[in-house]
Amino acid sequence: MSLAPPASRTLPRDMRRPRKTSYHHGNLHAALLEAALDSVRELGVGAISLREVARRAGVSHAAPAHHFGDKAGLLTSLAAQGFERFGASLNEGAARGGSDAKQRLAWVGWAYVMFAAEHRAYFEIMFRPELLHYSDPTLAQAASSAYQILLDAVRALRPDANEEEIDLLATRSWAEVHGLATLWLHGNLKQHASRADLDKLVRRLCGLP
Amino acid sequence: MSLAPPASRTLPRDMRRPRKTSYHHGNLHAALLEAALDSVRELGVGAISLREVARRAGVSHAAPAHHFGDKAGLLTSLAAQGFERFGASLNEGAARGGSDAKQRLAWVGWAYVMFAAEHRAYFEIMFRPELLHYSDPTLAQAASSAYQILLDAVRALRPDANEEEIDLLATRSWAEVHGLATLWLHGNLKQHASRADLDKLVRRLCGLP
DNA sequence: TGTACATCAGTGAACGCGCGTTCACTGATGTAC
DNA sequence: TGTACATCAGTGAACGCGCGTTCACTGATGTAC
Repeated sequence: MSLAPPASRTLPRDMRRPRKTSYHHGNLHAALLEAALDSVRELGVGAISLREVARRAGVSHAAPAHHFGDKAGLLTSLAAQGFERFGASLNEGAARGGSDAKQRLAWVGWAYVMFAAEHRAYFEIMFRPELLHYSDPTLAQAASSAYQILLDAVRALRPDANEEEIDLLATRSWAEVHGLATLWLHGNLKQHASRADLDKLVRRLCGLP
Repeated sequence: MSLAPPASRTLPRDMRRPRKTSYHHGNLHAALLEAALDSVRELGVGAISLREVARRAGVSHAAPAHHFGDKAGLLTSLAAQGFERFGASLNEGAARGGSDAKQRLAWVGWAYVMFAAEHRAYFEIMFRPELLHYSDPTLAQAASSAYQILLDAVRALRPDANEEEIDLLATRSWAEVHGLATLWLHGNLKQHASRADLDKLVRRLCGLP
């Protein structure tokens, strides 16, 4: 009776590692971020660890620290990437509202909630400052420009309002969509459990078709 | 040369242990919950551990498991206690609004946010189902009766509305106050950083004096 | 009033685990000559 | 075209740590007789 060789030996190196070379990965930075995102999605943000991320990326457990300094560094990079994509989603939302200021703000709000639902792993990390190097400039910049989109939409709606009124209205809008997002993510909106239900709910609350 | 006896021997037993008896604590259940609350307040919910709680309560590290079964059991008890106090706060809020339905809802919302600010350790645990035995009947009951307070306030405001309209309005109110609470707790409302600022902000948003 | 006993709250030693971080190293790559 | 070398991405062994859980135990308490 003949034993087959171990499975890993039957695979050419190229198929076990994403890149041609066995030692230098070539794109490990991005691969680690993706692995971390998968990890948060599947295991939750509480269970994330550098070693788990390394395992997923098929790389030694010390590699993530080599790239990101420490655990918070990895999560900070991930959160920054999340805020960038979040900003892009909010912009798409605003564009969807066309030139009507009210519609623009409503679609930005809708995009806010739907981003949280569709990219919950990003969203869960983005608003957990205790896990991040929160004053990291890239992160701060990405977070702030996402917020600017909401602020601009409010300003366009009330062109004559002073800064305090703008701040108040923006905070109310932000709180409402952020609350919806977190309540839904935590499973607290039992009447609107599916993503389609959430979509309908948000449209109705924002006065959208 | 004479050595002083070890410091712990100079203390009467009564001073090292909260209760008269050295073996049976007498009220360890409550003491562990209090220790857990302190622990969350000081170290954050991510750093909580049974051993840390035991340390604070001055008790062996196996005692918490003896009382609560496991870590989630301890947190579940704590969250249930939190929801009960939360419900009491919301009721006080409602009472503050007197017989005017609009005022009542507004004060309930205000109480919601202020509870989160004043009892952040409870609040942080109450809405983290992944840490809890979420279907524990005591917890479920406490959470649901707190929500009823909000729901009743909304119903009183719109006595002729159907269930769907009530649900929509309650969800909006809930999302707004919940969003305010979590954004403030995470340090995202930079313009309203102090608790007094938050108080003023919430009053203005809820249309309160 | 005293004795025997059941109960069960709390102990403490032991277990195995996964973690973050450090550090001397390996080996692929690109560049200078 | 070939050789020497600097760079630095990624390795893997080792460290010390705190954790949750288990389990045989101890000893205080209340009750039955």
